[in-house]
Amino acid sequence: MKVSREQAQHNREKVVEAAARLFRERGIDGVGLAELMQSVGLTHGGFYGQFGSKEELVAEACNWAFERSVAKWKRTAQAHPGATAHAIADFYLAPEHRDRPGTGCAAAALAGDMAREGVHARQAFTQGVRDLVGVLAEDAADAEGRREALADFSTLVGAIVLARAVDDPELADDFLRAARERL
Amino acid sequence: MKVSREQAQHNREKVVEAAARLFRERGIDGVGLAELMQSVGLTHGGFYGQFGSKEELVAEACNWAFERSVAKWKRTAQAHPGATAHAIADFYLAPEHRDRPGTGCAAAALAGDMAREGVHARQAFTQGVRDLVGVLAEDAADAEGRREALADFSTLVGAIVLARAVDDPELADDFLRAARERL
DNA sequence: ATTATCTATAGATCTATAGATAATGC
DNA sequence: ATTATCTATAGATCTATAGATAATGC
Repeated sequence: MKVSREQAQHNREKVVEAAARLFRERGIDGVGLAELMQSVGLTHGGFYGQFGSKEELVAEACNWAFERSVAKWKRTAQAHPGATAHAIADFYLAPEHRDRPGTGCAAAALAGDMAREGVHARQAFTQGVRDLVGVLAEDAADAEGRREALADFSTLVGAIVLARAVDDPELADDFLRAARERL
Repeated sequence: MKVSREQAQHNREKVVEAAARLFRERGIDGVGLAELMQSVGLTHGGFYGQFGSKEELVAEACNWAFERSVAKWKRTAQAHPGATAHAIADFYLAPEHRDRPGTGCAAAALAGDMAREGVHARQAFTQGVRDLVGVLAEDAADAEGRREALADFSTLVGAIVLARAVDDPELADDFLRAARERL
């Protein structure tokens, strides 16, 4: 039953990774710890050997998901200097992103849930949002550049959240297209 | 125990009204039927005499909340012809709206939950979104006017959703201000 | 000896249903 | 007689904990 420390650490990371995907796909309340642990081949009793509570895992999964997004956004920013927002919008506002929340932006997938989470999870979420906005602002030191980044970020998140929520694929596409043209 | 038909109808409306508030405040999964019924002075067993399922109530509460928003948006549009988006942004992106989701925009409060709801609830949500976008478009018959309305709506919803999700009141205010300046 | 994981369970939810009750509406 | 609402409960969750087990790490 027991495994090596190395394997235990690996298992822990797999739990965080699975949580990051499942929470984004089905919401935080939509994923039980039993199912989560089973998805990585463990039993639910083992959860509390690795994490203090579900909320602690939410915070870790949040960090994990945002780190990936931030890395992708930074690569995009470096590849398109001066046109960062436009380049990010190209993949962010795509139907593929809308249809795959599990591997997509945590800000869009979890914002609704976060308003009702505990302080640890919200702090992790807030830091992730800050980091993404920072990439959008492209090291702009002026207040105007930051305001533009905040407004751009609102448009990105709003469009994808609405595109996922509405029942009509055409209306969903319209939201993505309209937001892309604005950016 | 039994009440008049008139009173029963009145009770039903009170349930829908309470649901519209509680779902927006705490999320759909965050409100149990027992607590909901208790909040209007009834017991949970009586719920199924009035509604076929929780999802049916979600759809009705959605309609109820959107109708109120649409009426408010239309009044604003009539009072500010030619500057509708700006006038709506003035109250929509205010801290009071951010801090009172229970009486605020259903699109912003429920978008995250809606992606995982059943077809009836999502159809009600989609119609509400359509109606609000229609007010923003100000009877614009051209495609460009509708695209502007869709992008404006994305910015409005994204800003308020993010302002509610982040843990830092200053960052939350910044989102509201940045989006207001854009509109 | 330590510990990562297991099985089992406590206690608190949740939605939905069954059958009883008592007041309305005929 | 009808029916709006009640009490009670079924059955399925959920998070968290207790104690057992068996392999690692000393």
